Amino acid sequence: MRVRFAPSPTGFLHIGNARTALFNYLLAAHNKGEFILRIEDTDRERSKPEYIEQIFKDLGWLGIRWTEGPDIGGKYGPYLQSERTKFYKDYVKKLIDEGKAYYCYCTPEELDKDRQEQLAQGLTPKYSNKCRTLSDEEMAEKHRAGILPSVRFKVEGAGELTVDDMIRDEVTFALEQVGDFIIMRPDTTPTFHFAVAVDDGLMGITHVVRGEDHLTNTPKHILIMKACGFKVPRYAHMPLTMGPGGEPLSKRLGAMSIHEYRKLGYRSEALCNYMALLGWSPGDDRELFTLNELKEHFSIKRVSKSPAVFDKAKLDWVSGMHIRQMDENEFAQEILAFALDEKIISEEDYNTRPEWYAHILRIFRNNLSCYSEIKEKMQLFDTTIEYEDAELLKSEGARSVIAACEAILQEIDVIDENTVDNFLKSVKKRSGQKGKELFAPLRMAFTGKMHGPDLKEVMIILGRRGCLKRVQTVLYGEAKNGEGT
RNA sequence: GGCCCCAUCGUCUAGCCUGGUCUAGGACACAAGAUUUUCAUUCUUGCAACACGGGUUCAAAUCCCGUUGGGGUCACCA
Repeated sequence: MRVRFAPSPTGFLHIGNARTALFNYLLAAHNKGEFILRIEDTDRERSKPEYIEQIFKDLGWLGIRWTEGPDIGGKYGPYLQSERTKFYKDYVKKLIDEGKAYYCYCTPEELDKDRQEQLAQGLTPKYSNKCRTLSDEEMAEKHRAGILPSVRFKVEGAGELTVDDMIRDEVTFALEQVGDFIIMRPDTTPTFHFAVAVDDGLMGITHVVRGEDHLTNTPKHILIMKACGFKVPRYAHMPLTMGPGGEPLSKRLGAMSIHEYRKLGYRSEALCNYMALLGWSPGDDRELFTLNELKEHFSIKRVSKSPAVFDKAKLDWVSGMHIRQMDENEFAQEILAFALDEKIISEEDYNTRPEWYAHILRIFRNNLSCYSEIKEKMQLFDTTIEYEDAELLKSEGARSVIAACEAILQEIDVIDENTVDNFLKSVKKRSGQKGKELFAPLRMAFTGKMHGPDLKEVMIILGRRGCLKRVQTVLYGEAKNGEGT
């Protein structure tokens, strides 16, 4: 089995693209086949080298590995379409020689005019095939007039063509509705349809997995492949990914680039897991998978036919689960690396007290869906904090808790993992408050928020002085001299 | 508009091929409760769907036809 992912480098990889890559990869990996990366850069205007680089990086980050590609070569190279012009020219020549293709001298303006007229009459736009029958004389004349020809593929026969799709079974198209189409531009670059067909043929691709948007193009590809004498691969057209309203993906969510998700601190495995769930299910109730588990369980037969709506809430849940289920040390390492990389914690600050920072990072593990969320959460340890609900601090019960807290903090030497419990007990006893009545004011005074990480951990990290400072800020509007940090 | 694809809770989906076991299962989200002396996690419960209309059949979410709705595609873009 030989499978390929063939992006065009005209932009960054987003969820839609990446999901196609992933499904191809999973299909290959599950069947111990080859996964080939080919770059379709025939659109010289829009293709950019930096996008190619980014595709390598993003795919690599996701854990998708190719065995042949532009960067590592392979037996069927080159893997950049822009470097394969010789093949295209050879096959175009062959087709022309065999009478399966012909030169077309129609100009884009002419074509466009025809199309508009057909549209106006309510007809399906289709090329008139008028250059099919040009005599040598006529061609020579056009040539003299300086018109460079494109090359059209001759679509013959009025029959039907059936695509055997692995996801949709048999899909039949009437041949008469596809007009002769261009396979090579006047500048001798191939069009997408031609390049795809020739490359898939030449590279020995056995299974083509791509978006449903290509389903109606497939007859063209099959026609070309047959004309060139290639073995036609099996096809699988995956359902497209839609935006929240069912509209095509917009840049806001799903079309956000893979790179952006990486910057936000999503784990690649979580992203793959979620993308796989968009249109595929294992058949049982399982939803959480590592990449290896996906490879093991994946089946193209279990890909659904209908479009899937991208749901960020579910992505966040999957991602959060991956974070919670990973090894503790691995988590500590990853999140620290992220915080440092993204400068959420500066190198200097970190070096002054690495353990303190490690401790902070650790306590957020249970309420993270991606690492970048720590940036906001860490504000809780800034020198000054804002109170989400200052009113809460004003009730009589809350005042007594805070007052008791200050008094006790003055009496004790230290707050650490051994002493927090006793401290809390004392506050409880002296203030007469318990449960929520006790913790809510404390939480508000120490963190300024209603929700957050475990309060004991927060107090330990703040330390006795930090706690005292925050309590006094609530009590007197500011910390007493000499007691702040 | 022609052609093609699709149609189960708000969302992702299981079930459909091989009708009965489906008063339609799971998950996210949402709501309530339990655990947590707080928060989060976790657990339990609840809410919520077979688009519509015709057939076929003893029996249809499952098969057939139509309608409606959504998507795709009709380029010298991929």
